[in-house]
Amino acid sequence: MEQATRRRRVNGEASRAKILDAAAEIAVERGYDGTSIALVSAKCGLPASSIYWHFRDKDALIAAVIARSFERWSGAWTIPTDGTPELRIEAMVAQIAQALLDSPDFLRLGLMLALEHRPVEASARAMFLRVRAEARATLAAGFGDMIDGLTPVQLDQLVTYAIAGADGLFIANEIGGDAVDLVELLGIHAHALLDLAQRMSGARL
Amino acid sequence: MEQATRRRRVNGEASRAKILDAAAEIAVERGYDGTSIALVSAKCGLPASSIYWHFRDKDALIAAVIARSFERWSGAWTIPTDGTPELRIEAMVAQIAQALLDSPDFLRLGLMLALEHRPVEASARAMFLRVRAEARATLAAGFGDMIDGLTPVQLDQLVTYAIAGADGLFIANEIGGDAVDLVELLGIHAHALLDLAQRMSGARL
Amino acid sequence: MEQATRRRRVNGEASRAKILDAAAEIAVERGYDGTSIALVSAKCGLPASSIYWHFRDKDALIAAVIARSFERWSGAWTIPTDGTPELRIEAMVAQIAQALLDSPDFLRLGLMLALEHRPVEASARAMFLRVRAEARATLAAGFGDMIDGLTPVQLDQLVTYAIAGADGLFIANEIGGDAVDLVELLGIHAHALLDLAQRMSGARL
Amino acid sequence: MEQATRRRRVNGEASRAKILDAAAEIAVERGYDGTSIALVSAKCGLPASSIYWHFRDKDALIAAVIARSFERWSGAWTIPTDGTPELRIEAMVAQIAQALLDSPDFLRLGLMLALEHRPVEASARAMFLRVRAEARATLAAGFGDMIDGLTPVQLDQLVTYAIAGADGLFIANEIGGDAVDLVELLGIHAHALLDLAQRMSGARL
DNA sequence: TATGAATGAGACTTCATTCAT
DNA sequence: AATGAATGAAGTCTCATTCAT
Repeated sequence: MEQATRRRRVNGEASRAKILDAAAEIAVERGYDGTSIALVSAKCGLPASSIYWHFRDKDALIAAVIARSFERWSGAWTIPTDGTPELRIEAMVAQIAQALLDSPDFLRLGLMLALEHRPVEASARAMFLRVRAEARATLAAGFGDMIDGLTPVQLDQLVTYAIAGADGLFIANEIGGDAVDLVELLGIHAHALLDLAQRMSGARL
Repeated sequence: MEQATRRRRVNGEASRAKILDAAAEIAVERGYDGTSIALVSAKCGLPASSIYWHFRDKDALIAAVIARSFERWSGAWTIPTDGTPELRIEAMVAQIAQALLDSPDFLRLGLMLALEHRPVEASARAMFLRVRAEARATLAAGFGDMIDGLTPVQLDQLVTYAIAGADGLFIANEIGGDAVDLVELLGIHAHALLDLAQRMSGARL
Repeated sequence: MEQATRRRRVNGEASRAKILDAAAEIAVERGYDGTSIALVSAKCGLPASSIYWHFRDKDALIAAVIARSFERWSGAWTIPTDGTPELRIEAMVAQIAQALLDSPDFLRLGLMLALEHRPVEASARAMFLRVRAEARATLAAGFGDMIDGLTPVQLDQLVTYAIAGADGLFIANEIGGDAVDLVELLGIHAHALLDLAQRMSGARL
Repeated sequence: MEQATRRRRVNGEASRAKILDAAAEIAVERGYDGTSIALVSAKCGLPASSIYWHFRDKDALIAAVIARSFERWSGAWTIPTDGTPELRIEAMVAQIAQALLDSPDFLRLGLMLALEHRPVEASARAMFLRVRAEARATLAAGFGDMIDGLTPVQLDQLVTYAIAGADGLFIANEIGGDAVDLVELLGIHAHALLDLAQRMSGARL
């Protein structure tokens, strides 16, 4: 009996994972609206009604896809604590770049959603904005730790510019494919961030 | 008689413009799939079937929206020909930033489409990639003109980084709203581009 | 002025013929409902509104297609007046078979329409029934002339069976293509008709 | 519990049957294109979307109508095994005629489709051609069994002529209504087939 | 822990036709 | 003798979702 329950639970989680995999694959290819439940059902082999057993609605499904991809990404890098600011920023950006190549789904999907201004599809978009804010806070803490003498406004601008570069280069890589070397270009971006930070704190002095 | 003929012809073009206006407004808000013909029809006042007189299908309509917005944007700035590279780049980026604030549709819509990788449904996405390539060529010519001693590969990287920053900051502005000053941040980006260009050509010497 | 008028009339008839050609080609391929005005317009190169200048509506257009094809067919054979009944029937059927291979449109289209039981599409279906009745009368006169001693009921049955064989073999030829030799099979049918006629008149004696 | 399950399953099949009944009734009256899903929906009481649960698309629905009607028809007659060839052929044709009066749908619909030569839209037309080939094979076996000394080519021609007569008389009955006695005329056709078979095998000796 | 069947709304698109010029 | 533009109705089909089992 206990065995059966455990088996059941395990099967349930396996089904959930199959659904998430299928949804991620489709959503990344076709966007939020292009991801129909029927398509996900066909790809994962479970009937549409089973998808609704695991997820409240389509919105929650996409939100879960984003959350899972973000967790993988954010678990794949940490803020370096040793070395000069130059080395630490470079190391951090290199880690982030690699994590982005390994878990790009949340960003690809999230940017699509972020560019729309709809009131609907609340939870998927909200999920992206939440994880983005989380990443932003992590970055701000890291930069504040590495570089001294920045006002909050300056720090904010620095983080905004840092993320913008990452977003833009991520898009360039998505569009341009292998012709765009994401790691190298993010390295260039790391350099620009350092320059900017120094100019900022220098201007302050 | 001639007047009447002209009136007729003008009416056709006026209808076309009304449809494009409505489609642009909706597509920017809701994306490609969120833009239904029924919504466009309701907003422009013409029946759905009339939209199909002017445009082959929905895809062609969105492509036309992108093309028109891009033409407005690219007609709103030129590459400066006088002054030091510093001043010229700053002036150019300032123009581009303003044009982007005035005609953002093609970029907003285009980025949504570019992030999707659908196998079929070409023309709207293809249109964006085409105009993007055109803008890229214009920029490359401008940078090549302003800065000496760059290899083609370096020029390419410089342009990629320039556009990535613009895309990323555009997105930051879309998400963050007025909290993000697009013109100021693109000014910072212009500075980074100059530094990068100098580092590149210096490395060459 | 007269020249212009004549030219115009000539052009008008040329347009009419182009429309009929296009409509025939499409209708034979796709049937009544499958023949859209837009398709005809695309094939003949004239705008849809021009088709309505030449024909009252779609129904009248299809009726005209049937009428033209029937006129070609019925003008391509005559009832033989010399020889034994055997030879005359054989000669007649051979002519009819050849005419059917040359002008099959009215029969193909007509049979499609005849098999439907709709109240609508009045004139095209009515046109086929009219020309079919005309052909039936011609045949009945021919048979009555060739074979003596048939009651009206017998003559009617003979004609019905004759036409049924022609229809069925025509269909067999349409479906089976070159594997079915229409002329040879209609020759067999001619033989069967003779046998039947003799049995009928013999039974009467 | 089992009852309930069975009930559920039965309900699905009952719905399927209701849809098929409605579609058959409409398709026979109005042809392939005249059979709109909305019409079928209205007649069977299920919403249009439910029709798509049971059938892939309209084409598959019509194909199923044809298949079901053909099965009824072909299950309603057998090839007689006793008696002289004359009696056997007459008995067989009489059975076939009666079955045709009882289950005429597949032939009426099929002939409409067979007369069209559309490039695409395969499955309904393909279904008719398939069942027609099946009927043809059954007939050929029957004739081969009843009549000795026919070459394969002769047998083929005999079957083609037999089917053509049936098709043509079926059409005559459809057009002419009660004025045409299908059973009597098919009896005449049976006679013609016997004559032809004897002429063929005699020619061979 | 699932799933077969159903459903109303709405998607894109084409239809035959009209009308002013 | 012709046509550019428009139009309401209807076409096929997919949508996200629900519910009884």
